[in-house]
Amino acid sequence: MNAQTINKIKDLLEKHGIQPSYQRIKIMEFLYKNKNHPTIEEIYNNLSPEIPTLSRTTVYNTIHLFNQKGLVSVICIDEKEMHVDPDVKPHIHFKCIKCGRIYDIKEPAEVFSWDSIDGHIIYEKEIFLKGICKHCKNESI
Amino acid sequence: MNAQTINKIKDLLEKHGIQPSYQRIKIMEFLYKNKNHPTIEEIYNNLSPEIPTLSRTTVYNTIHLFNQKGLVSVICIDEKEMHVDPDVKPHIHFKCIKCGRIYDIKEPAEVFSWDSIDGHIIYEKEIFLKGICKHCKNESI
DNA sequence: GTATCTGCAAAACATTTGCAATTCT
DNA sequence: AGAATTGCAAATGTTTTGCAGATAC
Repeated sequence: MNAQTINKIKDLLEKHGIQPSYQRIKIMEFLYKNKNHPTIEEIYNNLSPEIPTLSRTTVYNTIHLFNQKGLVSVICIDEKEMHVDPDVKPHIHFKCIKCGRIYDIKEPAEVFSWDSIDGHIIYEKEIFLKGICKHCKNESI
Repeated sequence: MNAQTINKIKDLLEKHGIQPSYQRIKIMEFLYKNKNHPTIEEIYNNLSPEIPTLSRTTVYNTIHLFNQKGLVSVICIDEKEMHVDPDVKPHIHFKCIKCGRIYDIKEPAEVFSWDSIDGHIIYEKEIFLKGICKHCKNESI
């Protein structure tokens, strides 16, 4: 991994008022390299070999901080585990019920343009689709 | 509660291949009287006085069975607890981040008419909105 | 009389919390 | 030195599982 990437991430964090600690930089770097909506466990398992002292607590802390500062969004698409998405622009998520993969869908949805409905003020919008993805469809028996 | 209601629920359960046990009838009755997306805990707490032997396990078992048979849908709108919705027709949910209430939104969404996207087959569609509801908005300081 | 349903107790599991040790500036 | 960050260990809270007793057909 090159120094230029690290510096870009450092700048990004500082611009959002986040102290760029080693752990935070590595976690953000991992998110940008793995846009497959990893879970906390996946982030932890992947970075553990390189950062042997890393704890799950730090991953949780860091993701909460990133989420709070608007750097990532946390998606709770059923199941029990939360997934981390470095793309904070509103978009549709499709989850395959066979392989578990989560896909980003670029298709626009009018819901994303609403800022209120029935008198309620809208701050967050999520569209979750579930089914069989194009890969699993073709692998069927 | 009248015998007519019980019979309607019995018929409904039997029509879906579900043995109409006392617990199942009471849980379904509760769901039809309380359309506010109750949690397992709320169902359990409300029925416990009337059915002292009721266990959380039975509520879980029953809701999973109902869900499997298409009688209710289970919604996981962030947080940790699941909510039960006796309305299985696709519709938008709005959750107030202040009071926690979940509202059904009647507004149509084009997403609900899709049955595939980007080559993926869609079986389930969920739209979750979050913000401040019209009641909390007016109660603000 | 056999299959199904119920419910207790324990397990599983993701996430949070308290706090002490470490690391930055 | 002082403030922020890290990470261990324990707690929390929801859901699941194993199994024995009760109930229904």
